[in-house]
Amino acid sequence: MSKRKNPSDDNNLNSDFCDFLMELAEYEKNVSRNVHKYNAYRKAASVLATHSKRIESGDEAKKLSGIGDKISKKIDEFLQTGKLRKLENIHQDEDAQAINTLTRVTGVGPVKAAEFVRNGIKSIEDLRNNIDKLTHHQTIGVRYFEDFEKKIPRKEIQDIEGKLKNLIKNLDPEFTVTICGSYRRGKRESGDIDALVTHPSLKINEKKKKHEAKLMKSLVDALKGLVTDVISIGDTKFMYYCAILYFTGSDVFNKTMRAHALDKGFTLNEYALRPVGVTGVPGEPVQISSEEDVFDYIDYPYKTPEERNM
DNA sequence: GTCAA
DNA sequence: AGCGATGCGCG
DNA sequence: TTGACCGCGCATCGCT
Repeated sequence: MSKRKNPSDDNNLNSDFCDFLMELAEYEKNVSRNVHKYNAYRKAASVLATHSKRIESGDEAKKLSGIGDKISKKIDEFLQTGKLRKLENIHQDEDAQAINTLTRVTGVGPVKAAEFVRNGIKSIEDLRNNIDKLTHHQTIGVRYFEDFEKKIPRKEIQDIEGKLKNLIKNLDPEFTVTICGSYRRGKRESGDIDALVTHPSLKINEKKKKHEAKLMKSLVDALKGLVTDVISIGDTKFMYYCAILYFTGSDVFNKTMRAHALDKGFTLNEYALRPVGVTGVPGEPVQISSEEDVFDYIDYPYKTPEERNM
């Protein structure tokens, strides 16, 4: 549920470049509705953030994968003038700014945001005055707008992890809980909490499921902003490791890994790793009994959760 | 916007 | 009621 | 120069 991104983190020598690239990314996604440019800008920001040397020129940046002619020139312009004309223009475009703002509400995407602005609804305040025009999802989005943009300290997640495990243990001691996401990757704070809940028995009766859902819901209400995904389907043993891999992320890591899987003739999702036949039709899932198994099958060097922060 | 076919 | 298309979100 | 750019679930909406 976290909409925030930050390749412009800690010891990043190129964070100023990353900042304007991320801003351009947001613009392309939210206003231009071009998700591919959005991803291109984010990839460029990511590669610059990882780069251990301060970039001194556009030409130098261009050597990095993901940076081409246009971004190279933008870097030159930024180095010379300290800003980008393109970005300055965007700042002055009030509708574009309004669309960007509305998009920060979960449940409001580029299309809905543009429609709101067209109808004169241009701020969070305006949204709150028009609750009747919102879906259930968007209503929650405005209600907790400020909360959702806050980061959650690791310590706080540890507390919640303890409470969650206690509650679920009382429900049925055979449940296991794993907090995935950036928490599992060792981050000091996270945008949300991803809890993967499994049960050793293949069958979970319906009543228990509902009871569990209720429990989760009350927990969410009580803690304001705890977001959970519950996976409980037949082949759990089998799916579990693909799920934990997926929920641990990061998103860039997942994309990279899935792309690599395709190279090696497999398709990977959160449920299974399957070979892809010459016809392009995925075959039967491969038996997986650990996270490492997935890496092995697609011939990808194993990375610990902490090494998946990409 | 970038890369590769 | 049932369907597919679209929008939005998750990692 | 042109096409691809992960993979999928859920809510919503319009059409039949």
